[in-house]
Amino acid sequence: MLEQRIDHKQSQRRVTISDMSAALGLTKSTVSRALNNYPDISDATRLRVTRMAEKMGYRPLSHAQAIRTGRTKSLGLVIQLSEHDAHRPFLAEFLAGVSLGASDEGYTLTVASSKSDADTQAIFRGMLQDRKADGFILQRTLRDDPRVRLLRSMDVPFVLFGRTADSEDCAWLDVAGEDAIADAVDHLVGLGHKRIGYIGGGLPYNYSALRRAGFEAAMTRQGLSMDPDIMRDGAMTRADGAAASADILSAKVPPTAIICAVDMAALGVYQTAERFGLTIGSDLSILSYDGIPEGAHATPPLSTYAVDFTACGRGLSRLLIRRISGEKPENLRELTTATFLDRGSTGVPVLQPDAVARRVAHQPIS
Amino acid sequence: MLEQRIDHKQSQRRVTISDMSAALGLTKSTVSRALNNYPDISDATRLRVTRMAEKMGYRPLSHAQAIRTGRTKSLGLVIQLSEHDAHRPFLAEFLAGVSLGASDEGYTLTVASSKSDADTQAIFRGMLQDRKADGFILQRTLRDDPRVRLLRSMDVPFVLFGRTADSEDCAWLDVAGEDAIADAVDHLVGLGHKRIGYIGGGLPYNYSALRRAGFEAAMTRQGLSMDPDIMRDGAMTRADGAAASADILSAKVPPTAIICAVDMAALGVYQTAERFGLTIGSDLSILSYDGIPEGAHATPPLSTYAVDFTACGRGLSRLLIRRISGEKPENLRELTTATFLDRGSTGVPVLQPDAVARRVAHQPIS
DNA sequence: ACCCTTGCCGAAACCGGTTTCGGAAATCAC
DNA sequence: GTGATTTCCGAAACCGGTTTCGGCAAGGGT
Repeated sequence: MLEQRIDHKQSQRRVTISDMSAALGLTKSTVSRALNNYPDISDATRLRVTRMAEKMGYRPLSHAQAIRTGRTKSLGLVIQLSEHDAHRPFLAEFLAGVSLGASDEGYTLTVASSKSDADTQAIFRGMLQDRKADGFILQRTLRDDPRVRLLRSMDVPFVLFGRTADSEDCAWLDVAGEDAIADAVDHLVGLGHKRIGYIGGGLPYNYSALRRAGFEAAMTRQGLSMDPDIMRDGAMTRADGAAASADILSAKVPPTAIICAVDMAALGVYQTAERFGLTIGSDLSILSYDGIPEGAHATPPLSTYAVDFTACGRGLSRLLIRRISGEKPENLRELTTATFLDRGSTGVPVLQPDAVARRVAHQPIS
Repeated sequence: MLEQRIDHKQSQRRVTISDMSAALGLTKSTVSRALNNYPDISDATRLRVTRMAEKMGYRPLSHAQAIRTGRTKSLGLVIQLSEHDAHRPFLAEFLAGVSLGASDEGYTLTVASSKSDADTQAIFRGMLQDRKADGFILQRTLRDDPRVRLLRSMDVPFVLFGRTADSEDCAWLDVAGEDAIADAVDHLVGLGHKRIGYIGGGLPYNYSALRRAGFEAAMTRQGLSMDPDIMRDGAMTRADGAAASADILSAKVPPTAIICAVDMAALGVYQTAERFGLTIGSDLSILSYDGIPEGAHATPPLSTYAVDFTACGRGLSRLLIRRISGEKPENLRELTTATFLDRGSTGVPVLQPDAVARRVAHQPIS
């Protein structure tokens, strides 16, 4: 009667290691060591134990393990509230990927959010002390990232989404944004563009440097000159992109195409282009990077190099788990590529730079 | 030497309950009961213990507590991958709110994601068995929600973001969307609109019914007739909104204003309006609900009733924690309101319905 | 035949807490 | 002043695992 009520309430009692040892006629300690691959357990016994575990559906309670081992089977993710607009649109997919990758391996994902850098450090410390996470995933790494310094000094496993300046002993997963941007240059040159502007991302972010480097490398390779007048950095939001492009298009010799390091900035360019009466895809070509859904619904749809953030998240979880398991960081690196979505914001140049300049000059500055 | 290395590595050893009992000259059990407000501890001792805990910075290790009490001090959030576009934009803010609310009370947030309904149920079960969560936050509740049924039957604490058809013994937090939509009607009537269309959200979602009810109530109150020809339901994405509005605007007597239950759908109406050559804010007024950032950057900016999702998330965490602590669900309900953002997609009607109809008729169906 | 390994498992301590139980001292009733 | 309650704390078991240690039996060497 009572048992039934209890049984009803917590649905199903967990199988404990004692249940296992009773069923097998072994001691708890033997069962535990068998499952943890201790060398002093015979293969026969180990097999018997794993079989029984399978049969009885035994899974060690991670909390119980945690108090002895210090490891919890959970990954930590700290999202910074101040994160720029540019990173927000794909948080959902990224998060989905991370959590799927974690649960695939029997890990869970613990999420915290912080308001500032100092806050982030405190959260790391707190989560570690409380053993809420065995390691961390760091997104959007900076060139010189304080988080990396902290975790490294505490000897805590972590994995970076995005390389950093000094990735020496770090595990990371990244997308070759530099290659994508270089490809963008080639694509535009193929269409006949010779004067190409560039709007880069926030300089603290490491990817900004990489993408810009990709741009410069491709431009030189193509034998095209680069003019600081039509290159800007630090554009993360729509407003940034609008401002930067207004600047660039007002140059003495404006570009016929602009490459943006970040989709969000590219959408800002749309605003400016409209203001200047420039038709995107003909008067002005735009090529960008990220693949946010919004870009598909702009007019014309934004051509961009899209990143599969779900896949990235999944990969990061896997890498981190392997790192936690003790693998060397050197073996835990993955460089993926973005896929080009040719959606319609580029075309052969119908205007020469001087014609663009005249258009711009005739528009109200508003 | 060795100690130093250890100290260096795990930064700082935790203060355990044994440290406390040693420092106080009491037994572990007394310390524990003092902190857990057992009645058989004298006030004097309790005070001494709490003071010392403060001084030494003692916090019980939740994993250790978990294996005895079954409670972990963590909240569960399962995000469904299939979730519509309409819900994605504010996941970031919502998540931030939830995690902040959790950590404010010393709880952590465990996030999992699922691909299907069945998946979700399995995840609930798994997380409960593994004691990974003491309770759950359910977002975007359906009118008849299987998650509610499951958790209720398992007697697990949970809190709803959005009321559901049968919220009897549920704790919930919601935004009075029906009031907002009703206010939208009043606002448009105040501008002189008499023929107002409505594009509702996905019918399974409970809020869709509420918002529609708000629309209908306000329309009747204003003495305006409702015409099924200019009312649609189930629009969650931009595409849905575009299709629904094309339908509505092609009616015999099209509306001069449209109210959308969801911002995303409203952005679809923008596409249709452009296609039909209707200027938003004069030829056609649009009023919507949600407050996604994208709306602010549409042309013209979308007027909408914005929800503070961070605040909602925070509130939900708080409610859930109180629920876990044993409070009755009846006392755990909060109804907040959306705030009107008058951004520019409405205006006095410059066209009569028949004029709108003529415009529409002259446009290519493309 | 003897000693020394080696392989393999059980016993017991331990991790950091919670909870039950029992009993000593203090308070109360009369 | 005695017995019956309370009040309050310590002792010990317990939760579900991990890990150290020790020892028995089988195998190897000579």
